[in-house]
Amino acid sequence: MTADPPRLRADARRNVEGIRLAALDVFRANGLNSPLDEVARAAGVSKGTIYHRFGGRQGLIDAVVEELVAERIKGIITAVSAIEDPVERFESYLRQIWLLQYDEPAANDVLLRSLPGSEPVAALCEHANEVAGNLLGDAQATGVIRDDVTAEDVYLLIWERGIIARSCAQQPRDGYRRRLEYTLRGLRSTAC
Amino acid sequence: MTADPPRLRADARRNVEGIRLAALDVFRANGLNSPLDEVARAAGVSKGTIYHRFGGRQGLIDAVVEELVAERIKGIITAVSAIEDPVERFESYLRQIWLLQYDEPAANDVLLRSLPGSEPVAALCEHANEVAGNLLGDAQATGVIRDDVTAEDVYLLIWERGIIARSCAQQPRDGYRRRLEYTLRGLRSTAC
DNA sequence: AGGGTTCTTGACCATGACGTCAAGTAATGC
DNA sequence: GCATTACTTGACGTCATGGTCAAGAACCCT
Repeated sequence: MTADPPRLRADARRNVEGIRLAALDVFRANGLNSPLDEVARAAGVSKGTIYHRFGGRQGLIDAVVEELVAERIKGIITAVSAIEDPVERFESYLRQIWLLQYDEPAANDVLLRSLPGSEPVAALCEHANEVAGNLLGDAQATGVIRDDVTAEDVYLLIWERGIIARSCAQQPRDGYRRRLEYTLRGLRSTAC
Repeated sequence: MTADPPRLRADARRNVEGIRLAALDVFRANGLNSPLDEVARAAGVSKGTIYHRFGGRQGLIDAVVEELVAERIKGIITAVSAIEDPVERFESYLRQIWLLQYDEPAANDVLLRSLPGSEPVAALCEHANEVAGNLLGDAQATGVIRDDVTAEDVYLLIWERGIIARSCAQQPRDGYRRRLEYTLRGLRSTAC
């Protein structure tokens, strides 16, 4: 069953790992659309090697996306599901996702689905959305969150943050956080 | 004093006007960063003519920005200043600017200052900001708008909408408007 | 009508990215 | 240690954009 073992040569193994690490660095800094030449340079290999080893950008992303963002998104989902209060749970989820988007440009490329090809990415995205929908429903049941907010609204709120975070790395983090609270406040029912 | 009259030749005058019109169309549809080749094609001239007549993108923008967005922004400012209630005035201003951004991608290129060179654009932008700051102050004085909102927050709220509107032309207008109201609600004081 | 001037053209260069592949280089197994 | 195979390289082709300019076309005046 373990039909994998065409075992790579030593230099190839070294390069695969080096490229993975370089890709993590570069993608973290500039998102998943960074030029592959840059990754190659950072890894000390030539561009051709990346294509040879990973088949192109898509394959390279698949190889790092787990470590880059999937784990963090899953971590957020796990963390908030331990919260008792449905409203707090919902708001905490949004807060954390929004901050992840600020801190990790690559997360946006995942959440914005700007990479149609990657299967694991699509699945993760799907899952996160479903979770968000459930959190919203629970929070609305308490009456604290407006009931005209839809799951799509939540998706778009995240999507919007992604666009924004991607377009400006310079916005100070504090102000960004403060404004997130305004947005959350706007989702609450008007009847105090 | 009127030292202008090196009077253009007939074909040149025709082209200048044709290019202006084409630029209005193309810029309206795709923003101020549209390829100049596209403008040229729409005007039925060659790219070189645009460079020759307007000196490049910057000059072309200067030639159309007034008609394209300046008038509309000024119109909004005039319209809201007739509103009595300071809160309504402030919120109405934001609503209208946000809708302008939705309807006119080019407005964003102005408001986002993505065109460092253009002097009239910069002035307009400056002025709009100042107005927004005043409207905010008046609205806060009533106690209805949170007093921790800063003029920069307002600038950024507009900026953010610009980024968003620019990135997705497909968002249905109704949903967009509805979500604007959430945002406005988030700026009101929590003490109902 | 035709000569002198103004204007336009589109081929051209440059940049920066993606992706490919023949030829050269390095590890491995014997 | 050397032949064989796996691996890497970097120059090359391509595309899309911004911008330039010599040569040819259009206009205007007399």
